[in-house]
Amino acid sequence: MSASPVDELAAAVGRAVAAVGGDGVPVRLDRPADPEHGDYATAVALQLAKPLRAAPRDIAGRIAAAVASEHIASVEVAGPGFLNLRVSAAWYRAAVGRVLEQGPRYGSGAAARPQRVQVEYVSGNPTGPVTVATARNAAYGDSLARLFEFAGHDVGREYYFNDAGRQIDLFGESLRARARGEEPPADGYQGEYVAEVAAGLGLDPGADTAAWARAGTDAMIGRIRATLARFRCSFDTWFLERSLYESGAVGRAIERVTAGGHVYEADGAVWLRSTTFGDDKDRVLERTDGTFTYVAGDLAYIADKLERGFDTAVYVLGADHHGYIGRLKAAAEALGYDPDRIDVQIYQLVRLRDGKMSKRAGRIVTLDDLLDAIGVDAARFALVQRGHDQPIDLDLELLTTQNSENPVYYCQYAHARIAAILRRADGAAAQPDPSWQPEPAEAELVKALAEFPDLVAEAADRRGPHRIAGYAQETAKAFHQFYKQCKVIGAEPAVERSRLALCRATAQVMATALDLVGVEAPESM
RNA sequence: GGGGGCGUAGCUCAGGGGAUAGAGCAGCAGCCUUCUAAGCUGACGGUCGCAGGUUCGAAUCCUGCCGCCCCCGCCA
Repeated sequence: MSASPVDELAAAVGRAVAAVGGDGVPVRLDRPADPEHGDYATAVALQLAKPLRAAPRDIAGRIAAAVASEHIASVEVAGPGFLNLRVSAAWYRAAVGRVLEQGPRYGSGAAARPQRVQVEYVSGNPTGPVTVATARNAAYGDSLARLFEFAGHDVGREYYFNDAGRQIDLFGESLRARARGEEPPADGYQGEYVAEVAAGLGLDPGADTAAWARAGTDAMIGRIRATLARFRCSFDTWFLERSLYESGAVGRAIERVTAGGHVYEADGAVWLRSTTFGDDKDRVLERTDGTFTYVAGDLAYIADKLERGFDTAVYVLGADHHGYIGRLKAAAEALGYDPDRIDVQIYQLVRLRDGKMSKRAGRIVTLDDLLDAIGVDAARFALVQRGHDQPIDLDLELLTTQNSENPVYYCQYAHARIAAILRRADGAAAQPDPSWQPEPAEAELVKALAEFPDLVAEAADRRGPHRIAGYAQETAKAFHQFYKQCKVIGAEPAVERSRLALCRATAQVMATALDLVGVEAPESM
């Protein structure tokens, strides 16, 4: 995909920089806060002062004199040596035209090196419904996958069900107890949904707990898939931990690390010497009683993923799983893989107004509850609009009672307003008119649209889909301001054509941005 | 004790080497005979946790300290 409109400006400045001896120094353009500082500004002359051993203002003056582009109307030197650019009407026209030409592809293809990337996300135990706490994983992980795909990577989305281990036995015991009208074990599952699931299975209460567990997890998996589909999270593959044992993959993985000399026996158990690869401590693979640990499953799972041909395996995990990073990377390395192929993204936990949530405690606030209350769009936006490194406080009451003030509606409203304008217009202009001289509000909107490709690239690079949400808000704001200041229908014909083209371009970019965070762009509200 | 994340406006949070630090919400003053007022305009609001360091320049990078959250199992 070609460079963004802003990249082309930077390239023009870059040629001037090279001409004054600063070859190879990247030119980064910023949008100055102060309009007096032009449309775009760069501090490249300040950075060149040392290597060129010259005064920044002198260098800036030489660069300014060397800049030549029909898209740059003026260049001036300011302050300690900043270069402030003003762009031409031709640039604004070209920027809008580019959006309309590329349509839904505008902003895509940012990946310098397209890869096969797997994003594994949500991945909970199939012993209870998806909670609001897990919802952040779903919203973040799905948006990240969309972002990777849009950037040009070949993405596989996977859910890993931990359907092996003691929690499954406990779930079976809890289900059977409820079916018999008894209380579940003290360390079992207490939630109300347990009785409901048990009643829906139609199993004989006398059946053994393994049968209950199997039927119960199958039922829960169905529910989880339905909830996630409702939340617009798509998965290509649903992976069962159980299958790693049934296929013998766990045994083969352990043989492999054993052959590599990374396994030893101690205290009657089999250990992985993961400390060799930077882990905090060695990990038990096979317990004294001969059963395998979760780590053994991880080991086999990593081998399975990477052997499927993914260059990178992304894990989306909550902050409480921080300790996983070292373990997973060590496991990959013990198997003989480059640990950099394991990309663990940790998101900070969602804190709710009335305390933490736990499946076993029974105080469940499910994702479905949240969706019933505020809808998919508001929920996805609320969960993805903050950086994943940032702990967020969710005030559910505020979200449910003040949903009209949720920023997501602000963005959607911009799209719906444009749709209303386009419905009233006779035919949509394919391009701005050559005579178009954008007014300030129009110019701001175009600059917002021009920024999109670079923003997508940065968001993908930093694994930060929240940047897209913030961008959607900024662009919506630029549109609402334009809308108040510039009449579209009924303006002079050339101006009307130009503004209709700008409206269409804005609608396109808003729709793309909202889609990247899993939010719909409505035609009317 | 060890490790990780965070500390920015009254609240929730962007920004992560560039010029006078931003947005939303809350609160104040205005704007609907005009393409959707779920909107717009203006004013108010700051010791970017504290102290050092790096340099032309630090909210941003480094070190130390303080505070909050999470993790440190032959659970998964």
